[in-house]
Amino acid sequence: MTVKITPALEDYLESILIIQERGNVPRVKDIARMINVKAPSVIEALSHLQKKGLVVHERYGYIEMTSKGLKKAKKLYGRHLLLKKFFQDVLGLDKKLAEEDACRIEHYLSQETLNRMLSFINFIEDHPEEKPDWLSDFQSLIEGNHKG
Amino acid sequence: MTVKITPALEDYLESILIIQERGNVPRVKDIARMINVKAPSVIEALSHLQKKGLVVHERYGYIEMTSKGLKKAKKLYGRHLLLKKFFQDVLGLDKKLAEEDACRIEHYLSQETLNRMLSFINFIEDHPEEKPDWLSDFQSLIEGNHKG
DNA sequence: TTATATTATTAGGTTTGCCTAACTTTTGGA
DNA sequence: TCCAAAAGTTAGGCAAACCTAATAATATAA
Repeated sequence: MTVKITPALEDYLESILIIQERGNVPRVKDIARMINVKAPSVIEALSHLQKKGLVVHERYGYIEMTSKGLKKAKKLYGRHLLLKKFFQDVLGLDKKLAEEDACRIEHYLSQETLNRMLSFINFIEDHPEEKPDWLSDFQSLIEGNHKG
Repeated sequence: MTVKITPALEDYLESILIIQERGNVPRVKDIARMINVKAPSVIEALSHLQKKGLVVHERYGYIEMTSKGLKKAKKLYGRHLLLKKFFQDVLGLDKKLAEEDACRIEHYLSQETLNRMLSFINFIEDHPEEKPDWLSDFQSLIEGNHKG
């Protein structure tokens, strides 16, 4: 059984992974800036994540994910990337908006729906001969409609 | 400028519209059942909605939306229906799951993304000659993958 | 090394959104 | 009509998630 956490805590956990993947050591202030909150909120969140066994954080010391935390963070970040890709490649959203909307809904979609989106993306990529006819028709259509 | 309300309050407002559209008079207990909360939460929410000028509710009396409230409720419900349709017609989700996921994310998507989804749906409906090639290919593909 | 700037933490407070328990009002059947 | 059941309301409490102000620890630079 994987641990359940709130959408807000998901954001904190994910941000730690992202900072690490950029090759940096996660600091309270970096997490705060990334999530757009103040430092005390980070401290509080870390203590909750620690209670759930996803993170280890010692006073004035390093912030580390447990293996359980890392696994969960990767799963969350995977969802995020999938949604972003769907928004970009299927709906033709620009990078920034795709990122923003992915952020906002990643906590709420069922696994099944995410699977469908993945299938959709895969389908497009696996059937390049079919793609141009419709997806590019669609995307050039929306270029005109949606201000460009 | 339209009034901003929280996701939770959006649910309450929307539920009032839905109950009315079904031809019923909205009652506290009906709203409570629809949103899966207890009656006191409804009372509290109604007083917030009233403060925002979206609803009128007199003690032990009728629950009515103002014209502003009705307008907002319709907009929210429109989003809900759009998302549900997208999930069903594009991703091929079953009705129940489409409904559930629409519920969960309807508060968080940007207008732009919703517009794209609408365009996508319209595109499908306006180009029936192109549709079979890809959307039905996709949908029969996922029939196999996703348990059917 | 010591003073200062930066970073981290604690304490305490706010808002939102939910709850239960107790109470009030309304409704509907005997 | 009257009283019990149903519906609605109030009071008070709790958790999540944020904040500011004050304090503590650490890092840096003179």
